[in-house]
Amino acid sequence: MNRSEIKIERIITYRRILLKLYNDGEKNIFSYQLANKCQVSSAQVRRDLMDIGYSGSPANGYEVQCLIKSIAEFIDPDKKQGIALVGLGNLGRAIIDYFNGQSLKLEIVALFDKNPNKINRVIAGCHSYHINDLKEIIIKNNIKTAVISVPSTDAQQVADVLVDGGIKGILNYAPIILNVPDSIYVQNRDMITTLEKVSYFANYNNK
Amino acid sequence: MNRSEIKIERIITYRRILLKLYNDGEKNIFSYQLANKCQVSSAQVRRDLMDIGYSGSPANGYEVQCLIKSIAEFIDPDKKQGIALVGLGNLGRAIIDYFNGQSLKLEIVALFDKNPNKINRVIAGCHSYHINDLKEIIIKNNIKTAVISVPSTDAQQVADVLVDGGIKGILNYAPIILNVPDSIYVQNRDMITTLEKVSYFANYNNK
DNA sequence: TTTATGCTGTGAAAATAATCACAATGTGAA
DNA sequence: TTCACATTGTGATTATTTTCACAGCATAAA
Repeated sequence: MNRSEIKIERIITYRRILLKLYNDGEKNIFSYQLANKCQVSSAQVRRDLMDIGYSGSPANGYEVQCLIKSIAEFIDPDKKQGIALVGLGNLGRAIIDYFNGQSLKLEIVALFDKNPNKINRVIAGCHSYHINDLKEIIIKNNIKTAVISVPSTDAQQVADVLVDGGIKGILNYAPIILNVPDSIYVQNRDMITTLEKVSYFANYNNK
Repeated sequence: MNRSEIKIERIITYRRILLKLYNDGEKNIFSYQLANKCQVSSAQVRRDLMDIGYSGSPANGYEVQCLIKSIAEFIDPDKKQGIALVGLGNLGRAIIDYFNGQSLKLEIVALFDKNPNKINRVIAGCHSYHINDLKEIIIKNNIKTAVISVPSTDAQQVADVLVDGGIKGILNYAPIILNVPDSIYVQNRDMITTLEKVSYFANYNNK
């Protein structure tokens, strides 16, 4: 079974769309309909769903509720998992607001900053700590995933502590490439690179 | 010449690293060194640089300054280009702060929101307008790239206006798939999907 | 000079990802 | 029942991306 990044990301997207359909009361959906909503080909949808081991019927397509369940079995962790977020600037606050409450099994549960004015507070139901307590708290809470939303000058140092505390996955918004062991999964989401890329294609696609 | 998204993104990343090296006074770099810093293979670096038409020397590798210039010729627009940002919540402010001043040819120059308290202000040197003026202003300023950082309920409507105003590239942070013409380049950067993916690989890579 | 060294540039091969295309299926109309 | 139809599941194919591997080259040391 193939679990490439790109496929996993598509499957997660299918679920988001399916949850919306489910809330709208949709019971069934065909591959080409889901494909349209996700902007991929219908063959791609069928192939991806085949890979997660879910089967539809030629007459009725896929059952929305069952499919959501199959995707959850394929993607979700067994238990609820806490996520740590480091850096309580505008970006950090935005991420908490966007994310919490949106995922069934995942929740940002611990916040960190180095600014004394930002610690020992509760933001969107989450407690904030000084970054010196990072290692202790992520170990105590068995946190395996973290978000870095600190300035790039501090990002490597934060990553080092996260790795030391046993983190296995990092979502990095700082515009640097983190130096971490190969066993750690890092997703970079540097806004500068992204916006330069969008601008490039905005221009290039029109010669 | 191949201009796939993934290659363009790598090339933009090379430049970021090279600019840092240049500021540190580095004159030359070998493919394997740049590869290390970007976490790709050295063959990949050589192939990418071949594709943009830059040549190094076997003895001295690549000249940092020249390479930066070659990448700029390959990637950058001829003239400076303004970018519009729609949605002045925490995320929008974070993007302005992260981005402006970091790119030579690109700058966020116009901000939009629907909240009257947020319009007619200057944030990090940028003026903010009511979203009703969006079309007029992006046409007047020949803006081709936009960032959507509004709640998902408003995102499609914003996209429609952007498209109507002649935008060619959209960086979308709202967790929905925008419905826009094929000719518009859209980059989705939904934080929910991203964090679910990071969590998945954090767990999966460790069985 | 000559030689040894360690790169680059790149054709060829391998690996990965997406699409094609169609047999099999199940439904509803006749 | 039977038939026409639209869709699934998937082997085969095609396209794309990455890596391999090495000839050719520039330099420095002998």
